[in-house]
Amino acid sequence: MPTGLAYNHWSLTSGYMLVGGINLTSKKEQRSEETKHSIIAAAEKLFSKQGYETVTIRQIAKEAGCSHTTIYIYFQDKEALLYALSTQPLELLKTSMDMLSVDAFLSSDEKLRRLNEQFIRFCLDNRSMYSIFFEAKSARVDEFEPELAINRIRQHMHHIISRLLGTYLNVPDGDGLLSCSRIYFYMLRGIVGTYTQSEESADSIMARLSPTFHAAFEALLLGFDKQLQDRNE
Amino acid sequence: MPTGLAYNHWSLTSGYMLVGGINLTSKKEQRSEETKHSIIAAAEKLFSKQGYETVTIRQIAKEAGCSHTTIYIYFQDKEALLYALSTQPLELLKTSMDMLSVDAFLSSDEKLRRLNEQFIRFCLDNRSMYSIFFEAKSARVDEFEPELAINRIRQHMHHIISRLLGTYLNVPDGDGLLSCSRIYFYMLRGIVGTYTQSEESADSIMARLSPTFHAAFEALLLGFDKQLQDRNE
Amino acid sequence: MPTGLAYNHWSLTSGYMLVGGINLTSKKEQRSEETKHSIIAAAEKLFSKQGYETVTIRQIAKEAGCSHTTIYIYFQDKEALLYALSTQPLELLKTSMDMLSVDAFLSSDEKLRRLNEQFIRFCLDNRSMYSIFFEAKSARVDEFEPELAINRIRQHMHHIISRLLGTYLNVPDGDGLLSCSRIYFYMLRGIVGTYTQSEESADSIMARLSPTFHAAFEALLLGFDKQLQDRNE
Amino acid sequence: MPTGLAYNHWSLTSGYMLVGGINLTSKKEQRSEETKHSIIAAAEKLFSKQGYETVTIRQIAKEAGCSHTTIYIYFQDKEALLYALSTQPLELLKTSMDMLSVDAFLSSDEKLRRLNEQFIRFCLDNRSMYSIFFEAKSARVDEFEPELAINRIRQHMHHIISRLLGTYLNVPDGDGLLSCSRIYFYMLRGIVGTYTQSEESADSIMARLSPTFHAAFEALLLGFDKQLQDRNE
DNA sequence: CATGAATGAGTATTCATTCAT
DNA sequence: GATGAATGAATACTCATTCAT
Repeated sequence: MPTGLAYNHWSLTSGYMLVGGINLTSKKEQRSEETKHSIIAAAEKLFSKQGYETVTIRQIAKEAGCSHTTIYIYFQDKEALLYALSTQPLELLKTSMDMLSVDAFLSSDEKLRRLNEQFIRFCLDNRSMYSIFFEAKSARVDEFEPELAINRIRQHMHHIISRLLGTYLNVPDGDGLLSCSRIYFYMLRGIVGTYTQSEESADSIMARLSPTFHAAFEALLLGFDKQLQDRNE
Repeated sequence: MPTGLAYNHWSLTSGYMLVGGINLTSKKEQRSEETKHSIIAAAEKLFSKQGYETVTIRQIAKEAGCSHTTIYIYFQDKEALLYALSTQPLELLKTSMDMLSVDAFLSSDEKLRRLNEQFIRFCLDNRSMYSIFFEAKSARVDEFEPELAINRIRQHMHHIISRLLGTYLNVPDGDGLLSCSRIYFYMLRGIVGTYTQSEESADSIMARLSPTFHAAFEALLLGFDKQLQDRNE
Repeated sequence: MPTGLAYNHWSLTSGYMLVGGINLTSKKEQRSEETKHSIIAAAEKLFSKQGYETVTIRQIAKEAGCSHTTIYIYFQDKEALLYALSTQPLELLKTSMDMLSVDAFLSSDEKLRRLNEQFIRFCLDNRSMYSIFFEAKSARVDEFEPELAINRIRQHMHHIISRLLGTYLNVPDGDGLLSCSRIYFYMLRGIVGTYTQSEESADSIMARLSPTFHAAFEALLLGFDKQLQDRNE
Repeated sequence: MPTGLAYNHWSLTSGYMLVGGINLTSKKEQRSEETKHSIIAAAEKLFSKQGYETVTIRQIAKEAGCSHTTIYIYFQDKEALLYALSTQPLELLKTSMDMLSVDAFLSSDEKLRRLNEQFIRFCLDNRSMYSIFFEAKSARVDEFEPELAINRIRQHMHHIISRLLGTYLNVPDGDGLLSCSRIYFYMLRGIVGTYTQSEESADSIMARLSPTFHAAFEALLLGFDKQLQDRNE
């Protein structure tokens, strides 16, 4: 079951360059795009592996096969690069989650199941996302506009999960539901955090462990159910 | 409420130096120990607050009230200090978990409950532990001796949890149990990861959220139970 | 009020391109000239405002409305631009001073008065000139041709002033006159140096302080006179 | 006629280290002082020659014969070095001028004469002072405390000169006097600016030109006198 | 044992300049 | 002629670490 997320954001952005099969971009522009792409790819890779702080601009440049100064042609500074990296994937994730959450043909537990998978895959595909999403690295995160992308989606996701859980468990908003969605988030974070740092490919991880992930959330849902029953008796 | 862990390991370690009331250490040695102690205490405090990377040797020295060069008398480098710092707490944690796991008067679910709490508190009290324990920071981790301490205890903990879960769920070793203990670990990691980076004090977090943490593991155990029942029917 | 200097040298230089009403320059050449002009204008503006060092090539390009690489088509490097900028104004200043000095209808003190004003205005209008004129910025000044323009005019100006002072004071060439013209130069430099770095506009400065400037030189001349009288008594 | 200023501020500061002929400083401290001194000397030399902005920390380090990082042991940053350089000499100058201005045995024109010479020598001995004193290089100058040293003394000097001129010319405070003291300052600045950038030694300059400097101010004073007489007639 | 002095390698960032088109 | 892409050298500043005492 594909998650349907276009994780490689370039496949999308490059789209406008092709009009009726005719490539309107000059060679220059194309090379420029390639360079930018390679910088993004390099940064993505390194941020994921080592974390934002410890990666140096020069490392990124080396990995991208360009001079470190070139990076500054495309991105104002290191932080801008981080946010350029994260904004689009996050928006895509959000869109995808929104679409999922309003799907009329799916039950709420099916929705949760897919949401889990989507989110896990997303984090494994964009491993630098983990620190951005969960660890809110830099000061800017709490001060400027880019933060919004992250915070907005984080809260949005909490909201969606909370709503789906409420529907599934058939409980109204309140402390009980808040607690459940918090726990649900712990699990997501625990899973993603565990594998985000491994060298294993996303595909391999999913192939090997998606039943475990599935079981994890199933257990949680069953557990929540049981807790509610016990409380009501 | 038995966290039972003596986090200040010096209170313990200094003990052996007194044998039958006779102080075997010279004054010099004592002062030396004090210096080492103050360095460790300072590093512990700062690493916990700011994280390993951002703390500087000079900061530690200042906090410890000695020259930065003195630190190199006792520890080969900054990383060695980190590991010196972590080894003992980890051993204490291990000991404590071991004692817990063999306690004849506790049920396995009570043991799990206490283990959760112990571990969470431990990580919140030693926040630099999180990255050491879960993220295996530096290359050294995979190369030198200190790694052992961490890996040993990590595996050991898996083992204990696995055993306790097996007893509690009444299932033999095997894939099912492995999956359950993995999931259990995800939850631990998710919780610890979430709060390890916050500014809130361990006490405050525990006061505010320990019921949630408790509910999380309870839900899991209930869920595991249900999954087993369903599978057997 | 005859400052009489055409600071915009392009109004003059473009003149020669029209011979007998026939435009000998092609459209291309014309556009090229325009670009060059806009670069010079931009550089002039920015150097005057911010000083040579802090202005960047890209700033100039932006101000000139062209690419930064274009600048290198017209000028070998940033310094060459500075000298290209300064040579012509300096020549104009020289010409203007020459014309003034040979004017048959003006008394020598009137000539000095106008010369002061011309020179002060010139420096305030071309503030980057100050450092070029008085401080002989770069090594190149002592190595290449452009220096000549500056040194030549500097000496020329000394010469003119010396001559005018000699006439005015009615003394022959010699140490006394040299000393007087040096002192005269100190005053010029002191005035120009004081205001060349201020943000105030040339017009505003002149409006506010030209009586002071006038008084300064008047005092000097009166003082020189008195000194000579005293010496002769 | 010695100006009485201890331009080498080290001769003063080192004073306290000798108590009754016994050198209380350890070798370490001594070497430290030497290093600091060499850094100051190097910075002084280079700032004077090239100006603050264009001198690099590494240049200073090279000139001082130490690593560039050593500079940061003694001075917080480049700017701190500039101010460390300037504060003491400025204070000494101020003290010296104050003492001069209250001297009961000197006439006001004699005071002015000595003040000129003192100030000129001071600027020639501390050539980086010129830009600090007259050009107020960095932003900090207008924002933070160090500025005070410079502004305070600048204004103080204006004040002293104004007062002495008022006494000498026998005119009350007012526009006339303001104009005169401004002009007086132009001359000071012109002289100092002219020779501050030359390679010639202060001694040589003074030997060669102090009569000219003297003549310059004498001419000004005579001129001011004459202007006042003319105005009163 | 302890320390102040000193340093080399490294950080993000900027800028004048060149190259390929 | 004109330009966007790319770069090497340089900038101030930091930090873990070593050396001499």
